[in-house]
Amino acid sequence: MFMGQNLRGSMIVMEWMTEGNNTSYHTSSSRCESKIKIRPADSNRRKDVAKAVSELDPHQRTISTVFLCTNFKWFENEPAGQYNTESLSTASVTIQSDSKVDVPDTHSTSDDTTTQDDGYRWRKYGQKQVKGCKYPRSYYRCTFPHCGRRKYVEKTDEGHEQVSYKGPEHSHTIQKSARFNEDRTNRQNVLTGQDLQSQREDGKPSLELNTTAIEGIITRPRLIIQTSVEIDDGHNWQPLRMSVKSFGLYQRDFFTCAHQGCVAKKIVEMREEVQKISYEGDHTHPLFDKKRKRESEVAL
DNA sequence: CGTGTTTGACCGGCGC
DNA sequence: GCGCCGGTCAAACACG
Repeated sequence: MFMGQNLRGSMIVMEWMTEGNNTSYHTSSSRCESKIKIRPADSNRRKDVAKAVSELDPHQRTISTVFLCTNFKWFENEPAGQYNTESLSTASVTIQSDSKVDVPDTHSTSDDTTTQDDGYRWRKYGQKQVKGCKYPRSYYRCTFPHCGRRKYVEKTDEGHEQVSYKGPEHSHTIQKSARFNEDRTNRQNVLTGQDLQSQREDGKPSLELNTTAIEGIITRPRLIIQTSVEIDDGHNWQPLRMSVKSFGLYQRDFFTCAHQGCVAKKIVEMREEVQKISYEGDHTHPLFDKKRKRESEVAL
């Protein structure tokens, strides 16, 4: 399972809000956006979740794992179950899809139905009808001074957006684009919503997403997940043998991405039955397919 | 007025 | 050399 700040890859995140007697479910992923209206709030939420899942786009219905977040603990394959409705009203369900995306290999790619805002600011400098493609290809360049990063966006015949990047890596951290900011505000970013913040202030911190402002430039958020289940984030992690240490009452394990040149890091803290996983840095390569023991076509 | 998009022209690489 | 094609440029335009 991977939960990036913009929910890329095959992740589907579903959240719900209770307004009066109505509960609305909102699913979002890099592949689709859909809203599902469900019955009054006093109904059985297990059925609601099951119904919502069944109403997902067929493409997304190849669900392998359902993660339920309630009171900010993650439970696997337990939609709504034994939890009272109050605790669920601010929770999120995260569904991991088995679906894979075929993406032509470029330096790095992703697949989208809506253009993913990756946090960088891009300026469109051209559009071209490419032979054999139904839709034109759009050309973007990073607006940061002297950054040579480029982005090419084109729609596949199926209507999915395909993004590829070219040129040197960004020579800077993420710029806080207006749209990025707007999206984050509107969607509350699922993982960084007001609910999470208020819960944190209630003294139940267990899922955090930090952003750090440096001279007006926003770095990528660090994702911290607290979970009682084993989570496969789709990457091949290599333990840092010398870094496994005990910090007081809990153990902290350090991992680096096994992919050569990738700087992504993972820190796992074990506290009793619950592990706290922190992710830092971005992967510069596709997901690691453990079944095939190689990297898959799906990029993050 | 600043910022971003559109779009036709232009350029360079490649195959024949 | 020529034509094709993908990528880039830049003037015109749109928008807040």
